[in-house]
Amino acid sequence: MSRSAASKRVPRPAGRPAGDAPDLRERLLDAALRRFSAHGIAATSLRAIAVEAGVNPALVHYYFGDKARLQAAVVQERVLPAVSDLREAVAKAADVAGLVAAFVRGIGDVVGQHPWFPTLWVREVLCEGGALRDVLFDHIAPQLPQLMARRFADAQRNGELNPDLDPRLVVVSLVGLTLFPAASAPIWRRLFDADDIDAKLLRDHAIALLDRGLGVG
Amino acid sequence: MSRSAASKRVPRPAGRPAGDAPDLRERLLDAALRRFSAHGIAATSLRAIAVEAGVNPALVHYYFGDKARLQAAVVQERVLPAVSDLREAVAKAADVAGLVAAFVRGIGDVVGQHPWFPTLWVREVLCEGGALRDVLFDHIAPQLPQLMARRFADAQRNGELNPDLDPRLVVVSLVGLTLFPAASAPIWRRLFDADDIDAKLLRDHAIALLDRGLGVG
Amino acid sequence: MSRSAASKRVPRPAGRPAGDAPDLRERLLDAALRRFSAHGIAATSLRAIAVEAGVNPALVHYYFGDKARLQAAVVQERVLPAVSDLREAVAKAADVAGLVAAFVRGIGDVVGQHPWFPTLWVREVLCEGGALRDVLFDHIAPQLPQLMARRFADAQRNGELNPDLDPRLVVVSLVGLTLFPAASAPIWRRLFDADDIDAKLLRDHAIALLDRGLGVG
Amino acid sequence: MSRSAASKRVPRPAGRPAGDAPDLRERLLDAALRRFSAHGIAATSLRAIAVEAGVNPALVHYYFGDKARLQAAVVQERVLPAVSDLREAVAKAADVAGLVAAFVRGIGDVVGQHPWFPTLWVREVLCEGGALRDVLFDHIAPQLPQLMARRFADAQRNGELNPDLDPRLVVVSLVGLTLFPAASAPIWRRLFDADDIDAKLLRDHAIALLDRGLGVG
DNA sequence: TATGAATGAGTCTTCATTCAT
DNA sequence: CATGAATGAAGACTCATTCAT
Repeated sequence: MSRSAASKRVPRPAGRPAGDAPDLRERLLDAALRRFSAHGIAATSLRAIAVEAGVNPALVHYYFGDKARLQAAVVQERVLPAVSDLREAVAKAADVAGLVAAFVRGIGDVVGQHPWFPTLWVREVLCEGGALRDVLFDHIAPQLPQLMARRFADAQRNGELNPDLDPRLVVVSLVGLTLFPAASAPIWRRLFDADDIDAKLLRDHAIALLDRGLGVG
Repeated sequence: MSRSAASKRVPRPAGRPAGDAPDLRERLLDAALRRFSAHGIAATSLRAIAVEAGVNPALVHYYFGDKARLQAAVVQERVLPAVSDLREAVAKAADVAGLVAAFVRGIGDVVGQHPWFPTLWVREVLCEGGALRDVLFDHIAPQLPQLMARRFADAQRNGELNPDLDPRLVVVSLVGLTLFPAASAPIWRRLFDADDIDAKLLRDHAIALLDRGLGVG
Repeated sequence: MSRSAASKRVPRPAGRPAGDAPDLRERLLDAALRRFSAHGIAATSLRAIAVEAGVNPALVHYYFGDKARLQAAVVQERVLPAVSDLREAVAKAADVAGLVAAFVRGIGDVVGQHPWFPTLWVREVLCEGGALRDVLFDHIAPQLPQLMARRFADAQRNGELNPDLDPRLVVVSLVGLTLFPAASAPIWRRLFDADDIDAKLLRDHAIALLDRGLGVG
Repeated sequence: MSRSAASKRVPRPAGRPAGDAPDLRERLLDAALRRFSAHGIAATSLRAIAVEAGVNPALVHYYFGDKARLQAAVVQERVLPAVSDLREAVAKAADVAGLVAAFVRGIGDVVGQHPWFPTLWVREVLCEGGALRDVLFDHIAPQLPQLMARRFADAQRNGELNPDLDPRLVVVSLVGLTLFPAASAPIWRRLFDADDIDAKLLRDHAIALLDRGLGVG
């Protein structure tokens, strides 16, 4: 699939003064994210991104040089910043309920601001064989999921968490009740004729289920 | 020049005596499923499937005629049968707890028997832009997810289900706590160094979380 | 997997200054015509055209996008212009003898300027199953052959044409005595060792035969 | 196009008793001729012939071994016999008028019995690059066309033929007024809405035109 | 005698990538 | 900065051909 990512100059039109019209590079990243999210990274050709952005296919090369480097740019400049907001929100949380609430709201915020995020993350990071799998291990791992798992483990020792649960799986469950529903929203919206379910309802549902489900009762 | 659009024969080496070595068609379907699951349908070339099965790429055409028809065969002969087991298990359930247990166990069984299932389903059916999205609407929809949603709605009216939850989202949550964890298992196993978490533990965790989370308590 | 059926751009290197080397697009059309004429359209692969033009097979796609569109370009930019010269010559003719002479000379001129024309026309337009059959009906029909048939019919009513002849078949006969001999020239030249028969002799023969043959005597 | 015609056994199901149902070999030749005539030899795959005959593609190989040898069989067993009838008819003719009449009628008979003949002959023998071009030189040449040309030359010396004509081109003209109209009949029938023109009318037209056209007047 | 299975080569087409301008 | 031109590699698919049965 991916060609050899030989070293090469990556022209950076850096000199733009702030306040300029959104530059081409940004538009290309936006276009790439829309296609990556809607069709999957593997199924997205550079040509398709160029068409989406309304530019010449060679331009994508000119800016990013390579599909691999375009992906890297997308990750660095779009995906990781989106995750970092979430991380900050979660880091502040004190107890289990706060952590859950922070995560659920945090995901809600990320999804609200970056509609491409949930599908991209679920398909390309969390599913086996995803193109961005390494992002999780290389950039996110210890700071977010493992931090959360430790928090839940601590809480469980303190009797704040249902002892029948596995703290690590609680993290997985959180994702399965927030990011996964967001990623599959177009499907279940159509399936259940559920256009009435908005972000708030989704959030409340997750919190309601989790608050009881995790609690020591 | 003129391509005769004659109807394609789908050679079915039907006459094989039972007990024979697994026939080539089956091996091709297996190979296709492995690649589809591990790399995504869009990223899987017929060549890759052929190599995986140890045969000539033209043979895939000989058996299935077409990438679209190969996909259709995979769906008809592998994916739908896997789902139908689940449907039967769920149909028998009486109350909410029974339904939840049946679904969780059913998913567990499917995953146990068909390791390719969760990743394939999450990526290609549930995520937007998946290649098998239509399978859900064309073959599964009313019988499984909508049946379950109705059951939960009934249960909620009878006071058996937390009134803060949305019955439709409960279905989504069930998937998010069973199929999604299974699909992302390789990731979180590596992330949390969690090779100790086996199918049973996973199931118990899901049931523990759901039993409390859904209950009117 | 998903083929974006985006409209194909047809790169037209229009900005070339006049007097430049014949541009590549023209060279490709020339190469296509040579192969189409010499081997038949159905037997001509894009690869063969590319080789004939001394370029990469993918370039043919770059310029024409498609075998069908290459064919269409050949028709629009080469075949129809060739026919239109003939049409103009014929339109000016006054009486039967003039019409015959104009047609015979017209065909002679077309063949002289476009050596590929007769074989291509006979094989791909006039023979059943030819690849360009529709060209006749879509672009030529009423203006040339049917016009001529009407002229002959009128002449016959005026006693200028042998009443034993069918005006429509006279048109066919004209083609059979001009274009067909030109298309089969390589064969009968070799067969009869007839390199001495040049365009002029051919024309005079046809006119001699027709002038008497059509005349009312 | 044509592969190497390496030597190979050609199984001949020779033992069939006369009076049997038309044997498979004959049906295959028929099917081949229909496709060859309707779509051109180059555009006809063995698969298409097999489909046309309602048999397995491998069977065509079994009987003829090779596309080249299938072609050879078609020529030997179908095309040459058709021409030989014509040759005999022509050989008997005495004077110019008799020769012309015999040829015109002979072609008419051949076309009547073998509808595939004219298109096949015009496209594959007479047009440059035709697949059967060599047949003319290898099997027909001296006995039919050159014989006719000699006869016309003799006649011209005797004052029986318009001295402005070329005897060799008279042969070409004969073909252009008989076989060519027959080969292009589907086209001009549709073009001129000429379903009323039958074989007899066609023949009479050709003879009328030729008798006057060739005459010394 | 006949055929299903299997394959290598070839065709059309798309894609990522390079280069000159 | 940006793009049109050009190409090699790969993908889907077809075809002639072989072989075991």
